[in-house]
Amino acid sequence: MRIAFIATGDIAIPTFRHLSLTESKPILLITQPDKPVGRHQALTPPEIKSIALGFQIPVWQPEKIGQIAAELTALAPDFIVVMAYGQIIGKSVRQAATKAIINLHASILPKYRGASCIQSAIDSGDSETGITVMRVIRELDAGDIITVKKIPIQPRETAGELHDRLAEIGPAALSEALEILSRNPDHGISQDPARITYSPKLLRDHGRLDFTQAAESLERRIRAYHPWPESFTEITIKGKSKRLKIFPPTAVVDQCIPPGELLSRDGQLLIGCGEKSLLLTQVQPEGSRQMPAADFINSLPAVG
RNA sequence: CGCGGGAUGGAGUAGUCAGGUAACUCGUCAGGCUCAUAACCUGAAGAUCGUAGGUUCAAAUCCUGCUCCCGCAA
Repeated sequence: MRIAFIATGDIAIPTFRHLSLTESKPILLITQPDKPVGRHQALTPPEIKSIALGFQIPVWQPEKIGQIAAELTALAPDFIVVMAYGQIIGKSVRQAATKAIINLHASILPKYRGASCIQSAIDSGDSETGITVMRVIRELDAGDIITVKKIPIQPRETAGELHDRLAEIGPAALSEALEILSRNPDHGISQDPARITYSPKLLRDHGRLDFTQAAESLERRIRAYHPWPESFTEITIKGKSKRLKIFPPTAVVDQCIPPGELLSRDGQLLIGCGEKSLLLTQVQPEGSRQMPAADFINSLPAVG
C-alpha cells in the first residue's frame, strides 16, 4: 500500500512512526516549511520531519501545498493521510490519491471542527473525546466519517496530557480506517448537521481569564489552555500592571471573594470568581519564572 | 540588532533613581511553650549581591562588555 503522509503537528508523530514500521511505510512526508520560532526566531523544523528523515522517507516542505500537486499525483499514492498539517488541502491535492484521502482529527466529529478541538473538549467539560478518521473534502473537517476511536477525559487532565493520549490512539484509528477502506472502498457516514460545532484557532490573548465566570468553568479553562496558550490575569505590582500566568492544577473552593481579587490565607493563594473561588498552586508573574503559589505569596509583603 | 522585565543566603523578593552597617516573607537548625501540632515564642547558621572590567576614599547601587532566565510580539 502506497501512502503519502501530510502532517506537521506533534500529535501525528506516533501514527507516522507506527506506519513507518509497517510494510505500509509512507513513501513521502509533506510538512510545513521550517519556521522561525521562539524569542530568537531560530528556524525550527517540525519534529516529524526529522523522524521521517530517520526512516529515510523523503520530505517535501512546500510553502503552499498546491505547489506540489503535480509531483504528488505523479507518485500515484493509494492513500493520502492528513493529520494536523495546518493548511487547507486544495482540490488538486485531494485528487492525487488513487483510493482515498483521509484525515485524522482529534475530536468526535461533528463536534469541534477546527484547530482547537482538544482544548474545546476539556473546556466544555466533556467526559470523552477521540480521534475521528474522515474523508477530506473541500470544507474543513466535514467529510464522511470512516471510523472513530474514543477515550475518556480524566477529571484533572490538561490539554497537553490529553493531546499525548490522543496521539497514542492515532495508529489504531488509522489502521482500522485503512482496513475498513480496503474491505469497502466506499464506506463513510455523513456528519449530522444538527450536531456540528466549531473550535476556532486560539490566540494567546484568549488566555485572559474572566473571573465573573464560575470557578468550575475557570478550572476547566485553565486545564484546557495548558500548555498553550496558558491562562493569565492582570495584577498590579509597584503601580505597574503585569500579567500573572496561572497554571494547573487549580481547585474549586467554597469561599466567597470578589471576582478577580487575590487572597492569601494560611499559605494558600485564592482568587475570587463569579461563583465560589479558585485555589491556585502554580503561578508565574511576568518577568519571573514559574513558581509555587506559596513563593508568590512570600513576595507579596515586599511588593505591597 | 523587534519591544520590555529580571539575576541579591536554600526559595520568592525589597534595597539600585539621590553610592556609605545586607532587609522582608518563608525554609533549615537549636531551644522554649503545649496533651499535641504544619500553630506560637526565642535564638542560630547561611550572601565575596550572575560574570568580567572601569569610576570612586567607598559600589548590590554609577559606567562598559559578556552569560543566563522570563513576558510580549512574530
